Amino acid sequence: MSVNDVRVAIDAGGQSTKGARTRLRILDAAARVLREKGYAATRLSDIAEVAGLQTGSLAFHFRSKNELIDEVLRHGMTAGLAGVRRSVDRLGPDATPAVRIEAAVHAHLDGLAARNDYAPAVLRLVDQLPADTRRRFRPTERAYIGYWRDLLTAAREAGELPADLDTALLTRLLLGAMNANLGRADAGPRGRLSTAILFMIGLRGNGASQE
Amino acid sequence: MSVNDVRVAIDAGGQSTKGARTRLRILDAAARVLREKGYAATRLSDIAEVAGLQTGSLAFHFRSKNELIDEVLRHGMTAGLAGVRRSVDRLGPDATPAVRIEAAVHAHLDGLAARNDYAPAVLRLVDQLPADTRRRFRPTERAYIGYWRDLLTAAREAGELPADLDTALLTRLLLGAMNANLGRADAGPRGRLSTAILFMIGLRGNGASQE
DNA sequence: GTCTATAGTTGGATAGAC
DNA sequence: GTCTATCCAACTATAGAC
Repeated sequence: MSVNDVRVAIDAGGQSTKGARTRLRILDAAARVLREKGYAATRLSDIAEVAGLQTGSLAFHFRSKNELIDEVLRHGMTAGLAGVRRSVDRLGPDATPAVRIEAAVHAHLDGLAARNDYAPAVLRLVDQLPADTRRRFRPTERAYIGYWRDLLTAAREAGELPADLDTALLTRLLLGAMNANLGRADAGPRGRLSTAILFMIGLRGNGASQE
Repeated sequence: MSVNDVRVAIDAGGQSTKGARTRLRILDAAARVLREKGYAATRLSDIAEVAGLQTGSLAFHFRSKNELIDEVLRHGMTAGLAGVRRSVDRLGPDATPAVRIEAAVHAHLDGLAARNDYAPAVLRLVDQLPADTRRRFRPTERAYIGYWRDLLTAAREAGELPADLDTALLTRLLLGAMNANLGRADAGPRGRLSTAILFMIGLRGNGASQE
């Protein structure tokens, strides 16, 4: 259920050679350090230490620091969208748009929870990336945003949200509100946070505490 | 009205010696570069270039890179709170809490507008700062958040927001939603964005477009 | 595959002329 | 006050032993 669970599926091949396992250990270490320190403040030596290797040894698995960070980003974004999509799909085809959104909100907040590293790392890194890296990941970012906008649009078309709603705008506000809880997704009862979020976007049919 | 207007008031003394003016030019240049590139990617040489000086000359005005950045942060945060507070105070003592919040939202979004540099720079930098710098600015950050929470609490006590509202939580979500518009505060009609924001926090008495 | 050791860069700090 | 020139620390990348 956690974002990290898809890790193996993403790793090319999925063999468990020693090299492949070390590679994953390095990626996990990188995600953790990047999440804690941010892009520039992360030294290869920090990552190596967490992974239990010497700094120079990283080069055997990743050509450069940027290549390693790229991999963390790619992994985090792909896993994030996959996690949300999985939660929504699990509901089956008969679920109403509002229920789908609720599931998506839960999944997104879960991805931001303290125990995960990849999604928080991605979120922290986006605004710190060199321009070219940032550009390379724009499409993936847009795909994520687009998925949410489609959820909202479907709700609007089902009459669960106002007909004149600007779904692009509300998507941005919604993601902004959710991401403001980075590192706190576990603080306080889960239900309260997601209830507040759903309330904010106008879905207050489920007994929202504010109405 | 813009955040930058308080600059002179903040500069110690307010004299207009040549040195003081150059100092301000450097600060403005720093805010602009920091806003565009972020913390670590900003080189002193970039700032110097924008300010029209040689890199070495910066040292005469600021002891170190960190001191310069500190000043930009201090300036940005102080001016940001001052701008919001001013907009609210201008309403006079008879304004209802809801109207005050509306004014605050306008002021906050205005601070994030494309033409300003300090507030966007601050916003981009907070998550990139070295731990000690970050710690030093926590109190100022809390003061800003606290001001907003007080606004929401007053509205709750006036019966304009639900009595069981968690104002701390909603403050976080509100700021998150607003800040997600960094660099876009001018995109589209101002009214639409702030209307959506006010709607989200449950203030929809003013003819919000979604109701 | 992983280690140690080193080469190469980058960029902030500093000194001293003008 | 501002410039040029230099120093120095930090960190990535690379080479070669084991």
